[in-house]
Amino acid sequence: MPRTDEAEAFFHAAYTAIQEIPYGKVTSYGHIAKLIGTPQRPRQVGVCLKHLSSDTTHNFHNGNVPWQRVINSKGMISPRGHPSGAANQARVLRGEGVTVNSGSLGELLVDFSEYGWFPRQLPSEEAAGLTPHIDSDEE
DNA sequence: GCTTTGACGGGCA
DNA sequence: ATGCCCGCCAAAG
Repeated sequence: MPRTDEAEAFFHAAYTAIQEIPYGKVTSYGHIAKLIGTPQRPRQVGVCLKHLSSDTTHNFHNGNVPWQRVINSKGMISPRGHPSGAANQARVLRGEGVTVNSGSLGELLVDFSEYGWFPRQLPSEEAAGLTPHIDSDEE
């Protein structure tokens, strides 16, 4: 878990954003970063997912956060050192009906035009009114 | 505690 | 179109 309070807030925001990704859809680390207001830290989003554990006592865990729906901007499942991880992610995505194409080197690609989920903002943010809307004199 | 790594991304050569 | 480089910053070594 994060050490600093700031990091913890980031983790929380990232996990929450990822939970908004609909079943059978995918988005990129970069987009999640943008959604939570830190467009310059897509890597940190990856760090958050890396830290997801199977410990269901924790507020966020891999059964709670659809980690598999987050891929890189090229539309491919990021290889993390050990290939089995990406292979597993591909398997889970296929289980959601997502077509994952195999590249020459075994890279797993997803077609954003088909499965991409890139809303301007999170539905939860709109609902929470976190996004300021024009309500009287300002524009 | 300091250095290197890394589930990224965009820009430039 | 491919590939290298740099920025970011928490974790791991």
